[in-house]
Amino acid sequence: MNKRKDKITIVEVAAEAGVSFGTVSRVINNDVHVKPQTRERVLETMRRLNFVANRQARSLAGGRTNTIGLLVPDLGTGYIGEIIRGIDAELGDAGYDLMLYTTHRTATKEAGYVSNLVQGMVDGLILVLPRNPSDYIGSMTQRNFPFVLIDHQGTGEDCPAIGSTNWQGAFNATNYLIKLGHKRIGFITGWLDLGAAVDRLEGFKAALRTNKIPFIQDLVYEGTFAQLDGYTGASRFLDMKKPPTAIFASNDVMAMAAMDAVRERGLRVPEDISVMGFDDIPQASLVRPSLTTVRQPLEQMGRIATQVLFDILKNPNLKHNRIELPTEIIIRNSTAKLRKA
Amino acid sequence: MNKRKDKITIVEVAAEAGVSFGTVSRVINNDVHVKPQTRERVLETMRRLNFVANRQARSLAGGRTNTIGLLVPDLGTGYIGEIIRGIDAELGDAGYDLMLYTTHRTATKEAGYVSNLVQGMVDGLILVLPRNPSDYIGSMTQRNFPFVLIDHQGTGEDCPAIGSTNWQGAFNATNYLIKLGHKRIGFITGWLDLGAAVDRLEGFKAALRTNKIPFIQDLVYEGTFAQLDGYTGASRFLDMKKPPTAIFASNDVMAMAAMDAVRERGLRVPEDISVMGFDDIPQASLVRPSLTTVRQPLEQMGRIATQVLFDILKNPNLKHNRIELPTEIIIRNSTAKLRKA
DNA sequence: AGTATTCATGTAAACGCTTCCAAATATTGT
DNA sequence: ACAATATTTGGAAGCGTTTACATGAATACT
Repeated sequence: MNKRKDKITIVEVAAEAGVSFGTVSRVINNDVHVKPQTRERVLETMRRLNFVANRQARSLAGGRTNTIGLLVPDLGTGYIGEIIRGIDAELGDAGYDLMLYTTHRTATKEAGYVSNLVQGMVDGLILVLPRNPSDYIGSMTQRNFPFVLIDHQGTGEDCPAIGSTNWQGAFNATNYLIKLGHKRIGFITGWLDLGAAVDRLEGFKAALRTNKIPFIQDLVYEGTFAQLDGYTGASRFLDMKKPPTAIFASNDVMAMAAMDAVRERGLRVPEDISVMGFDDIPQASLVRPSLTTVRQPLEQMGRIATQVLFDILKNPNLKHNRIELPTEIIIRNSTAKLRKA
Repeated sequence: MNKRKDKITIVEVAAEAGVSFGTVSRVINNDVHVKPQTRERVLETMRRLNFVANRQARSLAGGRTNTIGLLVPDLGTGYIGEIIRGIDAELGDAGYDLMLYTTHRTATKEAGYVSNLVQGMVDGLILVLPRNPSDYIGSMTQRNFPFVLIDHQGTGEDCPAIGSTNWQGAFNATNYLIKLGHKRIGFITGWLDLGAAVDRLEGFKAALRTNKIPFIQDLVYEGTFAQLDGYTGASRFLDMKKPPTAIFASNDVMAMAAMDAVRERGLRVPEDISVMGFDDIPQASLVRPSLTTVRQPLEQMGRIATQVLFDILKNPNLKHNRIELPTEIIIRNSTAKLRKA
């Protein structure tokens, strides 16, 4: 189609440098057995000729694609953006490329389709918050296809995954709110099909228990991590005869929406109601009041997931399990000491 | 490395189906010259064997990669997310894959590096809001490499680009605010190196002119499309002796931050100050008050950019210029009639 | 029926690289 | 100086496709 005749191949480089194309290939692949002097000459020639190795050919011959696939549900919230930043950085260092697949796109197809399709296209796959993880995991494990999960709490199966200490983070956050004097805390959950969401809820409950505060079912609103849930959940709480004095949402997006709901009722954050989130997406520090939240090291999660995937690629037999990165409470201005009514 | 010996190739399929591998290739490529009966048999065999054509080999042999590259500055705001949704949809239909490059990743390298690198990896490139467009454009035009720009107002060079009617959108929006009675309108610009940002500013000015409202330089805050600018800009306005009664931000992200700034001062949106944005990202309808904004058809822009790129791929000689999609005012709850003080 | 014409299929030669093996060259020890 | 060894290089054989060309079968025409 638009085939460039003037494309430069290793053969051209070899001719120019006065060596065989085999030697050029060795230089490209950093093979040890090349005389430094020869290597330099070849490198110089490559530079001069503006040579770029053809990825497809390398893949075809070498059996590797130097590309990894990333499967994400969507890109709307900045949450994924941070993770990608981490993956991207790691990938860049290793000379890998990133192929992006959105879950939506393959929603109609069965999960096996993805790993099937992806097989040969990418060397491995990173899945962020897959909606039906066990389907994927089964299919990929069976195929022995390298993959890593991000932010998914395995539902029993033992597979490489990167997450954070969701339980502990929620526990600490709740504790923090309680220390501020809050006893009635509204909790907005994430999508409870995901382990991470369940863990946050459990951490919340545990902190109540530890502090001998009774758990009230009505103060839990079941959300899905979507912005709207934050608004709806908070509204529900605020409409109660005895509304909570603090709202803890399972992610920042919902927390921000919760703040909106609070303000819409003429109440102030944090003076009247404290609001806390989870994730620490970039926006968290930019909204006003800035959001107190539980920081997940999203970028680092991306980095580590990539490193683990590389490990697996290098040694497919090594077993990797779940890695948990520590969460951390970031105190900003959306939470305050309970004011005596 | 992890080479699968059991990989199924067209040769296996051919043997199974009792045809030559050439025929299988023809079936894959929907070549007309295959007896329907044979085609069906081959397809059946492919299905049964779970065959997936090797992308690398196809690319190497065919000179195409069936992959397009997308170059984006970041993924934080949902703005890009919408565009990707459109691209993704179109790509899926055509059986193409998406390779994602972030500007940041190659920030250190010169722009030429990108097109160089990308050459051979992808058949074409879609650039969203490139920061130094002319570098790219020069390099790619020279290489005759297929590309499309999204949301970039050419700085003179004639190249395929998809944008929206920024001027008109800003003009209409400003007009709308004026019709509501606002005479002092604060305007927060985008990154003025981008044509889109300039156009929005110009549309704003033109509307003032049309309505015989004097333009006041102090009521323009120069931002960069970043959330923080919305906050800072709005704060600047609100600290004026005679603050504006409406704030028009050049994108939604800044508009939302502006609303935060307004509320932080104990003022209400829209009762005290009307706030208007630009883009209509998904969050715009979810914040409270929901944001009145100028809708850019982001997803459609992604779709059309992809289609144009396909066009160019099919016919490299055809000249494509800038396409402008209409913007549309979406009236929600962040704007209201000016209340007489 | 015999030949021209179309349609269906098989085959070989790329595509640009990696990798293995063998050959050439350099290095070391005696 | 010579063999033994280590280092460097050259070249062939793929990798799994596409595509141009050749062949064979079927159909249409005279």
